[in-house]
Amino acid sequence: MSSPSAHPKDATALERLRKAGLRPTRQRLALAKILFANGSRHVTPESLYTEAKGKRVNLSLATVYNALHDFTERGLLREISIEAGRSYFDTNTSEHHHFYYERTGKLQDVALDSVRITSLPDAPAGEKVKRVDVIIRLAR
Amino acid sequence: MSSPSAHPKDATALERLRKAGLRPTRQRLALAKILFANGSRHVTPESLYTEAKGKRVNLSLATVYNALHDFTERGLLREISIEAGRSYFDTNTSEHHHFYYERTGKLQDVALDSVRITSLPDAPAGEKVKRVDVIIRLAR
DNA sequence: AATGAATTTTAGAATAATTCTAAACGGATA
DNA sequence: TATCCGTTTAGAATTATTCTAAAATTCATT
Repeated sequence: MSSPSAHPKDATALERLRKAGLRPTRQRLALAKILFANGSRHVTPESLYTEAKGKRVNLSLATVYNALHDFTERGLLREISIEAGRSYFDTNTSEHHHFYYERTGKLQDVALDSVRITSLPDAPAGEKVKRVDVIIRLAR
Repeated sequence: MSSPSAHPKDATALERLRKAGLRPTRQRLALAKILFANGSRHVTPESLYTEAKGKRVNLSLATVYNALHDFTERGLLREISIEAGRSYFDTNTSEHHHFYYERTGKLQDVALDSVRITSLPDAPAGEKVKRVDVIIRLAR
C-alpha cells in the first residue's frame, strides 16, 4: 500500500486530525476522508460503518463509535439528537438548524439566517445557554 | 376495592381516556392519574414505571411503553427526543419549547411566546412543517 | 532500524432501551 | 352471562451503544 499522503485528499484529512490533536491512525484517516470529502453530511454510526466497509476500509464498529465521539469532542463533528435510539453526527459544525424528514429519517441543514429568533428566555440561574437547536419536523 | 370513579380525580382520567378513544383499563387509568394529576410533567418510560410501582400499581414495563405510545398517538402526550437512547414524554401537548439541562438530563417547559421566531424557511416541495422544536441546551 | 511508552483498535461480552410474541386476561356489548 | 376483541404480561428478542482486556499501531527516542 502507498502511504496515506500519496493522495491529495489525505493532506486535508491529515491536517484536520493534526489540528484537532488526534493521532492520524489509518482508521481515523479513512473515516475523516469519507466524512469531509464533500459538503455537509449527516451520518449515523451504522451508516458510516457500512459506507467505510463498502470502500474496503477494515475497521470495527467500535472504532467508528470511538472516532465519532473523538471527532465530536475535538470539534470536528457535531452530534444531533432527533430520535430516541439513533444518533446523528453532522460534519457541519457551524451554527445552523435542521429539517427532519420524519418519513425517511433524513436530515437536511437549514442555514442559520433562514430562521430568525428574535427573543429567547433568560437561562435559569446558574446555567448558560450552550446551544439552541431548531428542528423543523416535516411530514407529507 | 372501590370502583375507579369513586375518587374525584378518576373522573378526569377516565374522561381523558374516553375522549381519546382508549379503553380505560386499570393500568391506563393509573398511569393517566399519575401523569395528569398536576401540572406539566416530563417522564421517561422507566421513570413512570418506577413511579407507578412506588404507588403499588401492578403493571409491567411493556404496558408503560404501550400506554405512552397509545397516549401519544391519541394526542394525550407529546414525545420529545433530546438525547439518543432515551425518550421523554411531555404531558403538555400545547405548542411550546424546552430547556434541557445537559448535566442532569432534566427538561423544563419554555412558554411558546418567550421564543419568538420571526422567520422560517419554506418546507421543501411535497413536505409540510409538522412541528418546530426549539431546544435550549443548558450547561454551567 | 530497533526500543519502548502511550494511544488506539479490536472482537466479543456486557448493558441499556425498546419491541415482539403468544398466551392469559378483562372490558364492552348483546 | 357469553362472546368478542382489545389489552396486559413475562420473558425472549432486537437494536444501539459501551465496555473490556488483549493485540496492534503510532510516535518519540536511541
